[in-house]
Amino acid sequence: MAGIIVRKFIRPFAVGMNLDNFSNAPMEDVKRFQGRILCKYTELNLKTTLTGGQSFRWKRLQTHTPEEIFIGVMRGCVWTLSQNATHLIYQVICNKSVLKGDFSHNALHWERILRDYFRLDINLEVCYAAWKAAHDHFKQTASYFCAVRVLNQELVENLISFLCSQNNHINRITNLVERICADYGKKICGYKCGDYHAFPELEELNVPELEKKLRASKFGYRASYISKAVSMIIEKGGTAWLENLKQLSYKEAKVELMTIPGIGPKVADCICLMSLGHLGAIPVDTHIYEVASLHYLPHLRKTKTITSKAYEEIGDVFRNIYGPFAGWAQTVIFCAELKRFNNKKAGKKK
DNA sequence: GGTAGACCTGG
DNA sequence: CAGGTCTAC
Repeated sequence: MAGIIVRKFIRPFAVGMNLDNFSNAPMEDVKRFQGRILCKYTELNLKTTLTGGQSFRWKRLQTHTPEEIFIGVMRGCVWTLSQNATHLIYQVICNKSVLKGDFSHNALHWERILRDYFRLDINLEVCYAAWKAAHDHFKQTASYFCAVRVLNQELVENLISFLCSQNNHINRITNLVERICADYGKKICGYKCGDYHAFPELEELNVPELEKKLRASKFGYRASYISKAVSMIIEKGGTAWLENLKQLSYKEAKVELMTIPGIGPKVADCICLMSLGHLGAIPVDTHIYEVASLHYLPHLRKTKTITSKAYEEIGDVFRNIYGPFAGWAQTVIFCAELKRFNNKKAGKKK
């Protein structure tokens, strides 16, 4: 029965979440639900999945217990998530004005959102077994990074977030995303000293002198990408145009995305993988390039930079080895490599 | 077609 | 230098 972790303290619901902590909004406009859905540790590693650099909106909640609770904003609501051996445990706080009146939901509704967000219809244990058999590198290193899932994220949020990601650390990306939400998104509720905001919709970002404002907020050269991207998407048809990308093939969607300023092959693949459901998309960044040149395509070792030819080659190799869910395998490999990388850095400091 | 350099900011 | 992209040779 390998993989099953026995915990001493199994709680039915997340602790540390006191409703009193949520204030700053008229009570009749804010509702809270809580519940749990069946989900084993082997199907979901909450920590790595939420804070491994896919989404920049989740934080570990500080509690007095060893239990890990994460808080974040997803689908316009504030969520707290934790897990035990058998269940994913949630609390959701929603705001009437943010959800635009669509406000009378039952547990089934919230469960459906969670299942969709974590794509729980995909059986990870089966995937891991196949990936281990497919390549020794996965078996030797990545397979120890258990149950990392690819989140199904909102399009606009994902697109803007990864425009911020270039040449940046996860920490600063998180700060920038937080900033854009606080400045342009609707407030959902307050929590202790901070407020939680939904990610702004496209129209909410369509303000005069957006670039100037973002530069003032320390977005650096990404400010012009974001502002140009927002205007261009609106010009092309806005949210409807974006949503329509879901109807296209992977290649077609990627080409369309890359017409937007600031979106190159890597960011386009992030969007394809995490928001368009193209689960074979392989975002090739510096870390994946490093892994690829070491374990998959040795001839890449002689060149330092990622050429577009090498980029294509790496994606194809991963898809050949890992199949239609290659993007998922890539994410596991990425998380393992990121950890290795950070450990190496920490070691150097001493 | 392929490769340097610039680009904002913060640690 | 950091989960890149764009521009100019």
